[in-house]
Amino acid sequence: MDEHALLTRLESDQSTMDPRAPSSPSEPSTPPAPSPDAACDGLLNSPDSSNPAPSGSQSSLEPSQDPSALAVDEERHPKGKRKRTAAKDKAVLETAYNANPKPDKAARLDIVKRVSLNEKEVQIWFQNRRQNDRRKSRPLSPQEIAALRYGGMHVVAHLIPSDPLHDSSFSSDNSSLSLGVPDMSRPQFPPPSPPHCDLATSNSSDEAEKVQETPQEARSWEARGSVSNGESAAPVSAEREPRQLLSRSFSGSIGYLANRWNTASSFSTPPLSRDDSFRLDDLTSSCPATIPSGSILPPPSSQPSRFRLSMSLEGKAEVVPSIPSPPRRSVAPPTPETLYGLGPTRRPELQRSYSTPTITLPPISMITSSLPQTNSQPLPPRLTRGRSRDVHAWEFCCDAENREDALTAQAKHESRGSAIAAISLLRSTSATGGSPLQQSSGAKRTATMSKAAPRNEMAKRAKLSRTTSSVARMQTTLGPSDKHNIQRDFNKLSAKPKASPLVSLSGHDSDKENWSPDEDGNPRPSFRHAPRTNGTSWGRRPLPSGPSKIDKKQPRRTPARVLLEGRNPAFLSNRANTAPTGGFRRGKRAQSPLDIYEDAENNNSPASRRPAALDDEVERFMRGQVSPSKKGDVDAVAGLLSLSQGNWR
DNA sequence: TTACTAACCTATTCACTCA
DNA sequence: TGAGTGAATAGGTTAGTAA
Repeated sequence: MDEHALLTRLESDQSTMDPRAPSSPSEPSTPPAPSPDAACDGLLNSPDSSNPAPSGSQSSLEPSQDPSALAVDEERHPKGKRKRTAAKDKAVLETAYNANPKPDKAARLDIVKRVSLNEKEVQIWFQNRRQNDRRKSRPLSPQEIAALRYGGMHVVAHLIPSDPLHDSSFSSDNSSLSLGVPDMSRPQFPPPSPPHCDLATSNSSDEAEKVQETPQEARSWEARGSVSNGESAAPVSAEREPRQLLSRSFSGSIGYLANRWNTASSFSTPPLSRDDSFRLDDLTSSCPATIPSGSILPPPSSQPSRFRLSMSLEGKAEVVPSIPSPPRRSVAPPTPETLYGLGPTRRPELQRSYSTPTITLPPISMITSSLPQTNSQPLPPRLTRGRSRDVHAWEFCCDAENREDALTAQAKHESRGSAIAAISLLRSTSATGGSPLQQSSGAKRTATMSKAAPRNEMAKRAKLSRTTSSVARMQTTLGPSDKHNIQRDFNKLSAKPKASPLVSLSGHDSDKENWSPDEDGNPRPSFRHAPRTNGTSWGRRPLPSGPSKIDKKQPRRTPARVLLEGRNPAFLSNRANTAPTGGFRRGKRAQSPLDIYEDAENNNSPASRRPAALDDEVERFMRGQVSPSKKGDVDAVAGLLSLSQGNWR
C-alpha cells in the first residue's frame, strides 16, 4: 500500500514533467497541468496521504488538495497503477450518465472537456458504468421470480447446477417463473438459511425501492436480458450454493416483471387461480385496458401462503403445497376466462392438473390466448419485453423434456410452434445453405445468420425492412401477391431437403435478438400484423420509418438506436441494438393483447384466423417436413440460443 | 461483396480500497 | 488478508460506409 502510494506520488511528480498526452482531438481543451482530478488520483492511491479518503469511498478524492503539487499522469499504468476517477470527474460523469447512458461522440467530447479524462477513458467509464448498471438489474434468480410471482407465498426454489446450459434452462425456468426485479443483486439475497421464511412479511424497503427503480435502472435484462446479463447473480448463486433452498420475498408490484412474465409465458405460467399472485404492471402495459384491474394476475393476497413454487431439477416449475397445506380456496381450477373474463377458452377440454401434490403450471399461451384481441385482428405473441431476452422461452418451446410431463398432450400440441416461423426458418436456412445448428457458438450462429440475411436485400428495402421480413409480410396484409409469394416460398422450402427446424423468426433478421421467441415460448417473428402508427412494426424494437431519422451526428448509429436513445436511454443499456420493444409499448399498442401462435387446428387461435390456405400449407409443411425429425436439433439450438443470450452461468 | 470502422456488448483481469 | 469496486482489456457482434 505504502509502496503504491509512494509510486503514485512519484508518478504524479514525474507526470508534471510530462505533457499530458492528448488522447483525443478534443483534449486540448483540457489543461494538462492543473488537473486537480488527476492530481487527486495520486493521492487517492495513497492511503497514507495526509488526506485519507473517507471510508468507503474511492471518490474520496479531495479537489481541495493542491493541484500544483500533483500532476496529471494519464500515461501511467500500462500495467501498473490504475488511476481512479476523481470524485469531481465522477460526478460529472454520473450526471452525464444519468442524462444519457450512451453518449454519442459529440456528447463524449463534451464530457471530455469537463473532466480530466480523455475520450477513450470516458468511453470506458460509460461502458463500465453501463455494465455495472446491468449487473445490478440482472435477471432474477428463480427464487426471486417465484416469490414475485406468488406474492406473499412461501417460495422455495431449487437452484440448479452451474452448468451453463442447465443454468440457461434454469434461467429459463427462472424466466418462465417469472418476473424480474431490478437490482436484485447478490448482496441482497440473504443466505439460504430459512428455507421457508415467510416471504409475505419480509418485504424490505430496499426491495420496494428497487422495484420502483427508474426505467433506466429497470432495464432488463434483457433481458436485461436481458436476462442476458452477463453476470447473472442468480446463476452465480446457484454455483456457489447449488441446490440450496433459498427463500425470498418481494413486494407485489414489480415494474420489471414484464420480461419475466413474458418468458414465463412459455409453458409454465402458474394457474391464474392462485390466490398467491403478483402483479404484472409492466405486462399490463402491453395488454388491453380491458383486462380487469389492470393486472393479468390477481392481486397479491395478504393471506398466508399456501403454496410454494418449487422448481424441479428438470427445470419444471411446480406449485407444491406448503407444509402444512391449508385447504385451497378454489376447488376447481379456474380457467383464465373465469378468472378474468378474458374470453372463450381455447381448449376447454384440456385442463391442467391442479392436484395438490404437484401442480404443473400451464403454458402462458393458455392464459394469453384468452386475452382479448384488438380490432379483431389476430396478433402474434407479443409481450412487453422481448427479443433475445427470453431465449428461455425457446428452451421450453423446443425442449421436449420440458413438455413431457402432465401437460404432455397439450404441450405437444403447442410444441408444434409457429408454422410461420418454421417456414421462415427454412427460408433462412435455405439461404445459408446449412443448418444453423452447425454453428458451434452463439457468435457463429449470429454471424452466419447475419450472412444468411443478405444485407443488401435488407438495405434495398426501406429502413423498416427488418420488421417486414418474409414472415412479417405473411403476417401483415396478405394480399394476393403475398399469398402467391408465400406459396412460392413454401414450395421452395419444401424442396429443400436440408431444412432446419431452427426458426429464423424474421427471415432475414440476423442478430440473435431477432431470434427471441416470444415470452410465451412461441417464436416471435419480427413482424406485426399491422404496422404501428409510426410506421414501425411490432416484431422488434421500434424503428424509425426511414433514414431521415438517422442522427446526423452519428451516421453510424442506427435510427432505431437513435430513436431509442431519444426515448429512453435506459432501455438501451442492456444492449444498444437489443433494446426491448416492450418497454416502449405503452401507447396505443400497449393495449394490444397477447397473441399466441397456435396451430391452425386450433380454431380459436390467432393462427386459425389466418388465411385458411396459408394455414393449410403451413400445417402440411410443419407436419411433414420439419418438426418431427429435427427435434434434437431444436434442443441443441435452444441451448445455443440460451448461451447466446449470455446465460453462461 | 468485402473490408473497414465505430459502437456496443460480455467476460475477465487486476489494481486499489477497506473492513 | 479477503472481498468488493472500478479501470482497463480482450474478444465478439452489429451496423454503416466506402471501395
